[in-house]
Amino acid sequence: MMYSIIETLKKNQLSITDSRKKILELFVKAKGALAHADIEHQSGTEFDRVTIYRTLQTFVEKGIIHTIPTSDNSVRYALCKDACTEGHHHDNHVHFMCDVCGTTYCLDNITTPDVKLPEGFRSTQTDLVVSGVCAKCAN
Amino acid sequence: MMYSIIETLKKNQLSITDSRKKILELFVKAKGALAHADIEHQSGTEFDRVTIYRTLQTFVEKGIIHTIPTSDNSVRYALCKDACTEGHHHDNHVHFMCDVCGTTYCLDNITTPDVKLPEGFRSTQTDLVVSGVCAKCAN
DNA sequence: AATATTTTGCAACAATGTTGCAATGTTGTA
DNA sequence: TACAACATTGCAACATTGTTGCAAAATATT
Repeated sequence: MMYSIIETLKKNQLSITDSRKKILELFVKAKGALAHADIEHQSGTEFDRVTIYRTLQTFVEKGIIHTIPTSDNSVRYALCKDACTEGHHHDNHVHFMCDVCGTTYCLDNITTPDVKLPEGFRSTQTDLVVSGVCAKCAN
Repeated sequence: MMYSIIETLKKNQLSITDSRKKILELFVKAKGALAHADIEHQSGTEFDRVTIYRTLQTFVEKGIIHTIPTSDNSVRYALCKDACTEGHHHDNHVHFMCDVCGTTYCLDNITTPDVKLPEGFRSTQTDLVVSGVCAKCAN
C-alpha cells in the first residue's frame, strides 16, 4: 500500500464520500476480485445498490479498478497491485478463477503473451483467464 | 462442415426439434460468436425466450457450443470449428472481440500459452481474450 | 459560513435469466 | 401407422441485474 484510500481518491479528483471510502477499502482488503454482489453483501445495507453501481463505474473510469472477463461471464472488478500506484496500465493481466470457491486472483507477476493476430486486426487489450482450483481449495 | 445439423443433434442424443435445428443453423452460419440477444433477434418471434435459454444451455452441456469470456462481460456463445467434429476440447481458445462492431471471432489456429501458476494452483481451462479493432472495422 | 457543485437515495423502469407446469411434439416399439 | 413413454416447448410468474431522472443530502469552494 503506497497510498491511503483518501489519497487515492484525491489523486483521482474524486470527492471523499462514505461510499467511495468504504468500497475502495473493501477492494484494498480483498485478496481477489469482487463482484457487485460481494460488495453489496459486505457493505450491508449501508449503501443503495445504485450507489454501488455508480461508484464502481467511476472507479473503472478513473482506472482505480478494472473489470475482469471471467469464464462464467459474471462481472468482477479488481484493484490490481499497480492500479493504485501506476495508473492505467491494465493491458497485461493474468487472472485465475477458482471453480470451487469462486475467488478471482490477480497473478501480477505473470504477463500475457503477444498474440499474432490475422492481417488487419489490431489489439488494444489482452486478457488471459485461467480457471481451475486454487491452492486453498486443493486439499 | 463435416456433419449436418441433424447429424450433430443425433450424435449428441438430442431430439430433433425446430428450435434446435434453427439455433444450431444460426451458429453454423455465423462468422463469430452469438449472444442470446442476437439469437432472439435473428430467429424473430419464432421461439420463446425461455426456449432459447434452455437450448443454449443444452448445447453447452453437450459441448456443441461453449461460452466465451468477454472483456465487457456479456455472455457469448460460439461453435468453434472443431466443436462439431471433435467434441469437448474447449481448453485452448483464443478469441478476438472487436470494440467497434462487437463481433467475436474464434482464432482457432492460435493456441493459448501454458501459464506457470503459483504453488498449489491447478488449471482446468485457459481463455485468452484479445480486444481491439477487427479487419472489417479498421478502415 | 454561504454558495456552487457533486453525490446519494428513491422510484420507476428495462433487460436478463430462472422455475413450475400444462400442452405439445418427438421417439421407440409393437 | 398408431400407441405409449418420454422430452421439449410456451406461458406465466418471478428473481436478479443493471439503468435513468430527479429531489434531497453531502461535499467542495469561496
